[in-house]
Amino acid sequence: MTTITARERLINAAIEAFAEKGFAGTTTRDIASRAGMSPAAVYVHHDSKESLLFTVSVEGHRSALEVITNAAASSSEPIERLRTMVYDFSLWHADNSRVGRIVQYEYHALTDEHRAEVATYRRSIEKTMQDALADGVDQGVLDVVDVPGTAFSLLSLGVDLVRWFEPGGSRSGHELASLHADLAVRMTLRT
Amino acid sequence: MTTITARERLINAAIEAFAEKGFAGTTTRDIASRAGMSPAAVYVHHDSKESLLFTVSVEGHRSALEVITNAAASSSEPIERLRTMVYDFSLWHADNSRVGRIVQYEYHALTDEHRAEVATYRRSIEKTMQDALADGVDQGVLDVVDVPGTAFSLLSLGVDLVRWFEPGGSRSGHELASLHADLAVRMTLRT
DNA sequence: ACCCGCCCTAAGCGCTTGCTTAGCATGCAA
DNA sequence: TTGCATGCTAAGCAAGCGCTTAGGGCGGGT
Repeated sequence: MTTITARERLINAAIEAFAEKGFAGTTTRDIASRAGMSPAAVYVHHDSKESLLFTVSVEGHRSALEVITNAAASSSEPIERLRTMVYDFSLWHADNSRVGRIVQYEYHALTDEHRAEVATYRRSIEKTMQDALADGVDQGVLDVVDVPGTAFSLLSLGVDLVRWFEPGGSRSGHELASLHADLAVRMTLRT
Repeated sequence: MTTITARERLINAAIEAFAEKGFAGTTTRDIASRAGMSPAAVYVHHDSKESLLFTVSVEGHRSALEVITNAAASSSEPIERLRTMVYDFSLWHADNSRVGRIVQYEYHALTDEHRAEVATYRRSIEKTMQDALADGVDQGVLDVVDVPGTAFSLLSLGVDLVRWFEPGGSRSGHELASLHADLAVRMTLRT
């Protein structure tokens, strides 16, 4: 049996609130009441509103990086690997659209130090995709003129899901991930 | 000689502020001081902070719709037309990244009535892209399995630019628009 | 019975928020 | 000179903000 601590309840409340109203639009009183606590309880378990955001952002970045890293290691065959990377990255953004929205849209609300720390995760994600494309070109399977630009565009497909995706909508995360994976192959396959 | 009215100066100040700090993170005092006026001056020319956002959002949506509509009418040859549509739509988002950020990320901050009004522009943009793909399929030039999903993905490439694009960065808007146009053709061309 | 340590809250502090009110300066018509 | 509309500001109001302080309630060890 897993016990959810008060600290974790506050983090989950912050995820809901930040995703719904943005960091600046969320009050600490809102977070506390979503967690069923008084306003002061926030400060028993967390240093500040911004440190709550940082906690959510770091864990979100770490999780997304883990997903794409595992996908990159799943195969050395360029097409199958690319398909898995795009599929898993897009699916992650659909399955975690609230955390993803905070990761992407509240990045600027972090302090300079915290933003710099989180930026290392972002560079790793981009590099993982670039390396997969470059290796596919080296193997003679893919044809990619602009590797950094194409890598960024493939990631954009997944990232942009968090702008509008809602669970229970007309399209499932798996459908969208599958579409993105198909498009990714067409964008890069040597003909 | 064009004269910039006080009302327009406030709108330009609001664009800067909303793009930089978000709607909730912007104060009316900040808008006023960027326009070189006292806090009360905002309310001489505009009803409320939200009505300023609505003004910016409507004009931004209208402009983006105009760009993609003109591009759709520029040719009846599917490939050339698709290339122009994706190019112009992405270039608009690069050239207007601050307004674009407000259009995309502050959509939820509008009142229900204002959001509904702006939603009609969004549907028109999506429909314009879908119609262009469907016509290309009918003409036997394009091969698109999922027309709505692919249309959305093509628009996502442009929209996602506003998340990170800054004028004067390492890549110009034209370079990125050109990349997106190339990728769009590869995604949809019949082989 | 007693006390300690852990969680939590009631109350509130100093400040900022969106917006209003009352009034002043300027320019133009008569 | 007078009258008046226009375009702006100084001052401030009620409400809400992030965060702090002081202390209450309660379970477990002795």
